[in-house]
Amino acid sequence: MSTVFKALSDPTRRKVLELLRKGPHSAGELAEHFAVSKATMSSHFAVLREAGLVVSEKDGKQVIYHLRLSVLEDALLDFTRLFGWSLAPSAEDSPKGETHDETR
Amino acid sequence: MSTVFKALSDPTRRKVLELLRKGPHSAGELAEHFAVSKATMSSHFAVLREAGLVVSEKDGKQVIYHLRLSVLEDALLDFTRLFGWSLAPSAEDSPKGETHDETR
DNA sequence: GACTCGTTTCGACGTTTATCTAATTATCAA
DNA sequence: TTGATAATTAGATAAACGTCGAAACGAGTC
Repeated sequence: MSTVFKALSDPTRRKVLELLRKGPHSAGELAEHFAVSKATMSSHFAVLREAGLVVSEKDGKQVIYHLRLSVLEDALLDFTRLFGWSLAPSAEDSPKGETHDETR
Repeated sequence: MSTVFKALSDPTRRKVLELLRKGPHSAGELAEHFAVSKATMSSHFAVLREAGLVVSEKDGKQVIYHLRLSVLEDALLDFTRLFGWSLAPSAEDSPKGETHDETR
């Protein structure tokens, strides 16, 4: 849980997650949205990967990142429960069908 | 928002928040639950205070900390909305509509 | 093979974090 | 005023962080 919140504590990483919500993207595509070096982005990806929030897949020269919504949801769910809140996927778009696919 | 997630990324601080959920507590009372020095706890309190998650009040020799549920809720709400989720407070009265201004 | 492209790894650097002990401030009680 | 108690501040240190440029790696292409 700490690693998830840590990952979430950086605006760049939150934005990456947000971009990934629209579907898988390559490292390069994601990096285009930010004014930092590729090396820096790569290190952000590593943080997200270690938190389990994304998974990467090699495709030729590229590395494709996928969001793992379920991990994010579980972490938030565990936490919000402590405060008597309920977190629910509000019925709507799960772009590119990556809703509750468990592949660890 | 970053400061909130940053504050949440430490287990000690999350536990403090959880303890505070049961009502206001003094710095000393809170510190009793952890195996670190008072000075360290004081610094954790400062992080929580700067994130707006708690407020402190002087009472004689003691300093009483209060949880500001609304700030936590707002941050989580803003974030979860990005992912199409809904966060619902179950029963808690969100006291005082003040919105802590934070922009980092 | 040699070359290029996309990405990650490798140092390096300055900043921030978590932690400690010691010192300080503020308050209350004799 | 002296002493005890509660909490914060000061100063130190080791580890982690965010960042970079440069080098290295892996997969295609020539």
